[in-house]
This record gives sequence, structure tokens and C-alpha cells, in this order.
Amino acid sequence: MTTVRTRFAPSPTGYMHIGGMRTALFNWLWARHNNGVFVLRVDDTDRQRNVEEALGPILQAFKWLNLDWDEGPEVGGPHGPYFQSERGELYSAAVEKLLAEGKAYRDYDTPEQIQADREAAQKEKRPYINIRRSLELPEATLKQYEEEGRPAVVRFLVPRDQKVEIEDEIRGHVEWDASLISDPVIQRTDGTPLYNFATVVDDAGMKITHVIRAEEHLSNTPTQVLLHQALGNEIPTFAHIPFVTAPGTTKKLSKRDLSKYRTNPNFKKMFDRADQVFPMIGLGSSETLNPVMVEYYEKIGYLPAGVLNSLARTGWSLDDKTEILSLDTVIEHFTLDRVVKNSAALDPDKLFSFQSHWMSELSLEEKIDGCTPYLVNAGIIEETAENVEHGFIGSVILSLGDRLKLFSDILDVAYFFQEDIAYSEKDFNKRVAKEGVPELLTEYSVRIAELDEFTVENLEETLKTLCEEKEVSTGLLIHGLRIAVTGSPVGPGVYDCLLLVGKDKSIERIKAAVNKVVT
RNA sequence: GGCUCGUUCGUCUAGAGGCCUAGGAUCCCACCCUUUCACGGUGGUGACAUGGGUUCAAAUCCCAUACGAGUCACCA
Repeated sequence: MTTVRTRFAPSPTGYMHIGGMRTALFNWLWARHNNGVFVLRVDDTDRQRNVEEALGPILQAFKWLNLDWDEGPEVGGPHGPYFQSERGELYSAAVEKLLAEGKAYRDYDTPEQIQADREAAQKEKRPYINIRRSLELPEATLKQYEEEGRPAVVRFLVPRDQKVEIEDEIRGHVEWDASLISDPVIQRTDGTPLYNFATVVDDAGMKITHVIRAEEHLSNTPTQVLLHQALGNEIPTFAHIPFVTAPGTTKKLSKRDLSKYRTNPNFKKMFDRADQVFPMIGLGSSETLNPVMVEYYEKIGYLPAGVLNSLARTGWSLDDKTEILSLDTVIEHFTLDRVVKNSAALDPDKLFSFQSHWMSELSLEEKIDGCTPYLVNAGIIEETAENVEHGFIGSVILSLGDRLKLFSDILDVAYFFQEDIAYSEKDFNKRVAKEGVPELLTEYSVRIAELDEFTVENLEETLKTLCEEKEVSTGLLIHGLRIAVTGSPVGPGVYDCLLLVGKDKSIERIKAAVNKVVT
């Protein structure tokens, strides 16, 4: 049996698209499931300046998600180079071969002429197919043109008398009429290859057995099949997976529609969170990192397991009930026949729910390691104070329990780490600046000051006794106390909060809150 | 417009002729737990695009229609 070889061929755009990541994942999964090889190839055929810089975030996305590649940038391999910009000779050789065999031809038509042809076709409402004028030129003229180096593109001569058929692993039988296909340009005037051609040469050269790519490439397939045939290549198996759409829409998720996503109710929370968190840790805002980019999820504190689980489940399922999937489980069960045919929307809610689950699986140590950088980068704790803070951060995380969904959520309880707290005005007025509450708070602070042991049990006991004596509901004090000590209406249990803030500081904050009411 | 693909709860999906008065998850709602929030528990709303066939029987097969989408470059 031949080894399964899959590939993902990103072009260096400076960021990794979350939808593209899903395509990459499926390729990776299929390779791993079959103990095959996953190849990363860089599609930098056109004018990229800083390939290195633009490729960085893409490789980083793979590294973050722990999707390793067997051949490609940084690791090399036997079928390199893995940058298309370095494979020029291979493409030229393939072009020469087709030219020599009469399967391709030099086309001397100018872009203006082509454009005119196209417009004419449109005007007459007939499908456009390129006119093979250069093929009609007399031999002598052709020779002359070639000798004088007249600019020409090379077109592949489509055999228009046949059908092209494939058995797509996901879509099944698909066929096209080759008579409707224009002769594709395979080499530009400047000698560089075009995508459709480079892909074919590279897939064959890299011995790719399964071309798993998004459905939008389906219409490129007949041309590529024809090209493979002309080159005498073995034709790879195709699997066109549905593309990922924007939440709540049926349109392909695209960076171009970002401004629309901002107001998309399904997406809004993600943008809002970005605008809240990124400025604090010096990473800009949702303008610089947004949910279309994989980097967004990394930097806002998602877990690879959460993102991976979500990606694997959009367009693929294991059975009728399993939702929580580790990467290993997915590798074990991943098959192409369980990929759905219709496009699937990225679902932020579901992603978030997977994230919650995987976060809850983490050990305390892992959570501390994940959260600490946020506190440091936001300037809330000193990086040097690591040892001292470490245990305290752990206590905070412990008190947070399941409330911690993203690592960046630790920033929501900055009041445990900072001297000054910011009151939520609305809640302060509602729960502290209320008849009888300031007096209660003052009395409570006096009593806890006398406590020998500052523990949850004692704090609770004290509070209940006080409320009983004053004949008020415990809720009255509890709510006011929470706001007074943390400034926020939500968070860990109120006694935990008291403990974490500490005896002295708690009393101090209660006093400050009461004063604020009086003045 | 041509070509191609697709259409099951709001969303992600299960479903390969009888197991389907359509299952799970998520979201949402209610209740319980908790005098916060979150977790957890219980329950609820909610879908086979439409029309024709084929068949004893169709979400499942066939055909049409509608709708949606992708693609039609010297982009990738």
C-alpha cells in the first residue's frame, strides 16, 4: 500500500485564517489517521516581499495547535524545495515538456484583446472560451515571434473533445464538459507559473495522494485533472470539503467582511472581548486581532484543545452523540466519508462550550501557567515576584472554579491583585448606597476585625449572627459586602473574596465604601 | 449569465427505505441548587425547502421547481 500523503499550501498572508486552519486540520488528520505524511508547502508564487515575516503567524498557528508537519519549511524533506518561489525550474521544465509535446502553446494575444473577446462574449450572452488565434498563425510567423522574443503567455491546450470525471471522496461523482473550459494560462509573460499549474506540478512532485481542500477549489479541478493527464501524472484522490461560513450566514468566512462581523450578534461577543482584553495586554484591539485569525484565539486565552475540538466538529462528526473529542480520538476515528457535504458556520457559542470543557480538565498548575502571563502583561503583577505570587494566583484560580473559561478571564478579577478597585457605579448605588447597608457594613467590619481566625466559616458565622440580630436578610449584607470589597457584582463566593483580599484590606475597603456613601 | 455544489431544530450535526410520532450537542426559556455570577441537575420550545413520482413503506431512491453558495484572471 502506498503511503498517504496530504498537503496544505498556505500563501504567506501574514495571518492564519481560521477556516483555512480547518482545511489544514482535515489534511493533517487524514495523514495521521493513516500513518501518512503531512506536507506544508508555501504558495509564494506571486510578489511576496517578506515571505518570512508573512509566514511566521501561519507556522505559529500550527505550532500552537500542535499540528506538526513532516515535510516543509524549517524541517525540509525529500521532495523540496517547499517554497514555490524556489521551484521555478521545475515549473519551467514542465512547461517545456508540454510545449514540446504540443500540449501547450504560446499565446501572443494581448491582455486587451482577451478582454475584448470576453466582453464580446458577454454581450452576445454566450459563455466565454478563449479564442486560439495564436494557433492559427503560420509556422513562419510563430518562429519569427519566438526569435524576436515577443511576449507571450503559455496556455495549456485543453482537449475539448472529452469529459473530465472524478470520484470525489466527499461529493461523489462529478463531471465536466471539457469543451466548456478555456485554455488556462500556465505561464505568465515573465515566465512565472500560475497557481493551477504550480499546484499540479507540486502535488505530483511531492507525491500527494489525497488533495483535501475547500469546496471553492472544485471548479479548478477539471483543469488540474487535465493537466495531470497531460503531464503523465498519477491523478490524486480529491476530497472537496465544505467551506466554513460566517456565523449566522451562508457565506464563506472572509476577512473582507470583517466590518459586517463586528455587528453580527453571534460574533459580537468575541469582538467585544478583544476590545476589552487586547488593549490591557498591549496587543492592540479587535482591529489587530480578530476572530477570523487563529492568533486571536491564542492571544485571548483559548486552549488548543477547545479550538481543535470545535474545528473538527464543524463539517465532521464521529457519530450521533459524541461531541467532546480529544485530538487523539479524532485521529483515531477521522475518515473522509464522515465529512458532511454542506457548508458549516463557525459557531462561537459551541466553540466556547468546548473551551469550557477543556479548561475544566486542566490542572491548577496549568491554569496558573496560562493565566500568569495575562497578569504580567497587563502590569497587574510583577514578573519578578513569581514565587510570592504563584501561590496566590493559584488561590484566586481555585476560588474562580469554573468561572475561568479563557485564560484572560483572570483579568476580570484584577481587584484581588490591585490596591485600588473600581466600583461598578450602578451596582454600588443599588447594593451599598442603600438604607441600612452602610451601618451594617460598618458593624460587620468591626466584628471581623476582632476575629482570631479569618476563615470562611467564621466570616459566614459572623455575618449570619449579625443579620439575625438586626433582623435583616443575609442577602442585604452579602450583596453590599461583595460590592464594597471587590467593586463587582459577580465573582467567587463572597467569603472567598474576603479571604483573598485579606483581613486588613477588606476592612479598609469596607470603610472606604461606607465613606463614599456618606460623602 | 455559464458551469459546479448544496438544502434535517436558530446553530453544529445523527440519519445509507421500515429502528424516526426524527436522536444528540449548543443556544434560548423555566424550575431546582446557590441570597452574586459560574458550575451542576431537571424539564421545555424547536427541523426533514416545495411539488411530483417509485414503493406495502421515503428524511433516506428518481425527477422537477425554489432557494442558497462557490467559481468563471497573465489571484491564490
